[in-house]
Amino acid sequence: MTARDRDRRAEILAGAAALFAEKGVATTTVRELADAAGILSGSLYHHFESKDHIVEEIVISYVDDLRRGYDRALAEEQEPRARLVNLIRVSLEVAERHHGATEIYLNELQSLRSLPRYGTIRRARSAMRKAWIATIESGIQAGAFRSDLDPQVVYRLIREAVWRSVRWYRPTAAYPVERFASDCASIFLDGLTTPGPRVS
Amino acid sequence: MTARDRDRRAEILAGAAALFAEKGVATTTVRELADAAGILSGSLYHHFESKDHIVEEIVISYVDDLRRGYDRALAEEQEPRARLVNLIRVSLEVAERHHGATEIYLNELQSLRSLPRYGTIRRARSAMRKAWIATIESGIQAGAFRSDLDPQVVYRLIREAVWRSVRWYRPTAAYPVERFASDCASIFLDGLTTPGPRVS
DNA sequence: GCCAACCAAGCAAGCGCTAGGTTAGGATCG
DNA sequence: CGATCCTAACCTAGCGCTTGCTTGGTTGGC
Repeated sequence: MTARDRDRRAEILAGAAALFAEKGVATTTVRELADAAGILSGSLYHHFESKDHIVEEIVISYVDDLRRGYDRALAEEQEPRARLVNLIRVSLEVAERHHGATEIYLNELQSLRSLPRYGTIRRARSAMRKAWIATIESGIQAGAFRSDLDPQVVYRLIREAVWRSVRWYRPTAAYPVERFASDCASIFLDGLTTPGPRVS
Repeated sequence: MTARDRDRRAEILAGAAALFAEKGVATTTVRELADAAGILSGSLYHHFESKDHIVEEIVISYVDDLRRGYDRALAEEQEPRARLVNLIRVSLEVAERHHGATEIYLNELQSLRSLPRYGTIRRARSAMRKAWIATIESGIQAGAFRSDLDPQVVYRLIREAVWRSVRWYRPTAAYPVERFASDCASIFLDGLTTPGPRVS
């Protein structure tokens, strides 16, 4: 595989990810993928086995990146609150690098089950879930987080709110990803209510 | 239109909503819709003009119901915190009544734009957005909610977290929708951090 | 006997994918 | 160093299938 070949593949994948994210995988045709790459549909099959293999490559590269980010985030931090902030920040950063893949993963996880290498996706998904749940549970045990809420419920609410932000949030100079991440973390950790004098 | 006819239509719509939610609109065929209703695909066209009209009817009945619920929720309550709780509760209750439609609306809002009566959907969507934003902004002005967060960001985070819960939450006797709604509200209003002595 | 509800059959368009031919550019060799 | 060959990259053309939808005919309850 030459450098030129790798570039071409990456180019096709980038265009495909954007199209899949915009119109959905099923409704995007191989002819549209080829158009985006400036070739004819048949020529796609010189680079990829099938349309499904293109989808697969996009999604797996995303979940692998995300899983590695979570591992690093948890390794360099022990304190529950800081860990949660890190998980949110990494989720947003990786979503930024894999913008199209994130939408595909969010919208069409169901249909990905039929892919040949779905096991890889499932394992990464499970590992990421564990990272969130472990962080929340250890926070509860350490007394930092409330114990009256189901960790599963908390995890799912945070995950959906954060990941789905790819639909409406894009980093800008005025509102960079670091500040958005800390805002998200602050809402979930401190709440929307005005901080005032409290007696426990 | 006889009562029997209305029943048959409702039956077809219910089956279609479930299928569309499960597999996506584009990947669900009219033959599958007909199978679910126990008839042949051609017979669908006695009840509906087209596949698109079926989708449209499902989604519009959902957003109309939701918009009416929001109007009622805001009319019977003035206090910002209670208003926010009401909006969350209504969203979950209507999502329960229109389970399939909620998923369609969440997953495929983009593709709904090509529908003939999309204007109706857009107007309802805009009215609902206003209900959320007005509630959050009035809470900030009344001093009940923090003023350091963008109301748009708060709105979108809450909306996504709450609406997407149709993917994983179903009401049970052990965890009814009222308690789930109050848990959601509590996370967003009070935060995950242990309530402790605070000095303003 | 009428008409709402359904069936039987199939059409045109679009789908993913394939087979075989063309081209350009680097490697090989006398 | 020019001729020859090879191969990656692409094109041309179209196959087999599924799709949403249509048409004309059938049926059974009022």
